This record gives sequence, structure tokens and C-alpha cells, in this order.
Amino acid sequence: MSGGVEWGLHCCVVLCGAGEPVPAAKLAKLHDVSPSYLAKQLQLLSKAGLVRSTQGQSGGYRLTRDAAEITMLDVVEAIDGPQPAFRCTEVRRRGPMAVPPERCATPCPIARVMDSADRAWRESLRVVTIADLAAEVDTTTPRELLDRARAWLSA
Amino acid sequence: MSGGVEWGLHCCVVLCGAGEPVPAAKLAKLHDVSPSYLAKQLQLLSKAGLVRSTQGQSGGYRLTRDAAEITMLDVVEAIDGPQPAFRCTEVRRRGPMAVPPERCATPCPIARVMDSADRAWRESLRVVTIADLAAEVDTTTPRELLDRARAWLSA
DNA sequence: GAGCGCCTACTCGGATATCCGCTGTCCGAGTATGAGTGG
DNA sequence: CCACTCATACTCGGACAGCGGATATCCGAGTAGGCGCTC
Repeated sequence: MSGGVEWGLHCCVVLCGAGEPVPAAKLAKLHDVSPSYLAKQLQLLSKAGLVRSTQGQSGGYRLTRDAAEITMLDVVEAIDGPQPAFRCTEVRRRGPMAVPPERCATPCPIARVMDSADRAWRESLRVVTIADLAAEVDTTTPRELLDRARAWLSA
Repeated sequence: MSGGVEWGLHCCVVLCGAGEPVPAAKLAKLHDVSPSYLAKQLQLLSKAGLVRSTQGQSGGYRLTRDAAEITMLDVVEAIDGPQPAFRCTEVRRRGPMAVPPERCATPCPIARVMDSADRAWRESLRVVTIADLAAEVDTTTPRELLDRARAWLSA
């Protein structure tokens, strides 16, 4: 999986806590990652409609809707793409013993199981929202650290 | 995911039905794929202990144990490796607002959810065996085609 | 005819090129801000 | 004092290189089977 997914998720959590637009450069510095590359991930989030960008001074990114309405799956699919990891190439229709297409009404059993596993994976990500992540961070991090981070973001 | 996973699974199903060792070249021709590259996947299966190779004339690959004792997850992990797709880089410990390591007793919430999803995915693959796949192929494919394939393999 | 040795052909195994996608970077388009100026 | 204009600096967005891993390939090591020779 693309490593940018992790960055995108962390950025969404940060944006959830920030009340004002946050520039990509500040998010990059906060996480100590490449600003240019993080910008690309944020653009993907923007194209997916999860975040909205504002240009000019005091501009930046902010969430388009409440964090409770954004799932981890939304972010993952925005950055990694919605296509499943496994793609059936219909091996059974090739070679000297190829199954004729009219006999392939039912999908390949292998593909079916793979799709089932993929759905289970996605479902696990769909039931967790950015708000859930932010809440867990809030409860497990000392308040002093959170306040410092808020102040640093606003500065 | 590596495309060779699909080939490896199909090969295991074929080996399940074949009573004698099958050479890699024959498996490749049957599926109409690159013999050299398929050989690499079979070597991975061999290293994982799922299949056993026999050299010399009338040699080839055969399963090391009953197909009911080999899960799809075994094959997937043998070829794609056992490491999860998502790897947490501990972003929270970096940057100006880094969380001190002693405060990181609990894993990053994002990583926890990702690991949970990964376990769900693997569990979906663990409950299906090669024997299950072979049984489904047997019931959904016309007997005449199956017999032709058997004969072609033995020839 | 039986046993032995060798030879051949076939098999796998690992080392070797090639290509595509993720990673990382840059510069141009667009806009909110703020100062400056005129009424 | 207010409103308008403009210059500025900051923002995002898309286009451009670099590298690692998956893809694809090849040749050498090793072995089972078969043939021929000898006894």
C-alpha cells in the first residue's frame, strides 16, 4: 500500500482538530515529511472531495464535512485508488484447456474469495471515522502536549 | 498485490487434482503464462514448504500435504510475503511536536485499525483451503472439460 | 539373461536484465491580504 | 474618514526526474531414467 496513506490519515486527524485552514507546508513540517510529496496526497484528498483548499494568505486545507462523516476507507480510497488489490486475469480462459466464455457465468472461485477478503478489509476501515481517531488521540495524549500542538498550528 | 499470487493459487488447485508430479513447464503452458516467471513462484511455494519438487525425468511439483490442510493464506503469504500491507512509520514521534517515546506505550490508533483490517483480510483467506477451491471447480465445470484437462496433464 | 556403468535428457534453482509505479521535486496559475492613494 | 486600486506574497495545482520492487529471462547444478556393454 502507498505510504502516503499514512500521511493523509494523520493530516485528516490534524485538520479535524484545527478550526482554521492549515497550509500544506505546515502539515509537512509538523510531521517532518517532504512538503512537495505531501502536497500531492492532499491534492488527491481534494479531488476526492474530502478536503477543500483555500488559496492566498491564511489559506490552506480544511475538511469539507464533519469528521464523523469521513471514514478511514474514504481516505484510503482517495489516495490508493478504489480498485481492489487482487485483479483476476481470468487464467481459466487461457491456454490449451481454456474454459469457453459461455461456461464462465460464475466468477472464478479464487477471485470470489479474494473479493470477499477485500470487502472484509474495506468494511473494517469503513466503520472507523476520522472523529473516532481524533477522540482516541485526545484521550491517550497528555493535554499539555495537545495544547502545545494547537498553539503551534495556529502560530 | 503481486500478480504471481493468482498463478500460484491456480497451480495449487491443479496439483491438488493431479496424482503425479507436474513439471513447471507444463503448468506454465496450461495457463499460458511465462514459464520462467512461474518457476520463480513455484520456488517460493517450495521454500515455504507447500510443494515439494522432484528432479530428473518424470519429475515436477506436488503438494506436500493434503489440499484440505493448505489455506489460501498459506499460498498468498508464501508468494507475497507475510508482512502486512500497511507499515506504521511512527509519524507521531517525528517533527517539532513529537510525542516522547515513553508516551507511546499504546500503538498509534491508525496502525491499530489498519492491523485489525489486515487480520480480517487474512482470516477471510485462512478459512478457505485449496481443497475447497478444487471442489468448487469440480462442481461448476462440465465433467468432459475436467477429463480432457486430466488427460492433457498426464500426456 | 542379469547386472553394472555410463550417458542423455529432463528437471529445478539461483543469478541476471528490464519495466512500471511509487517517491520526491519543481515551477507556474490563482487569490486573499494589506498598503497606498484619491475623493 | 472612507472607498477604490494595485502590488505583493502566499497558497494550491499540475508537470517533471529518480529509484525500488515486481516482471520476465537465462544458464548452470543435479538427478532419474534408459541404453549399451560386459560377464
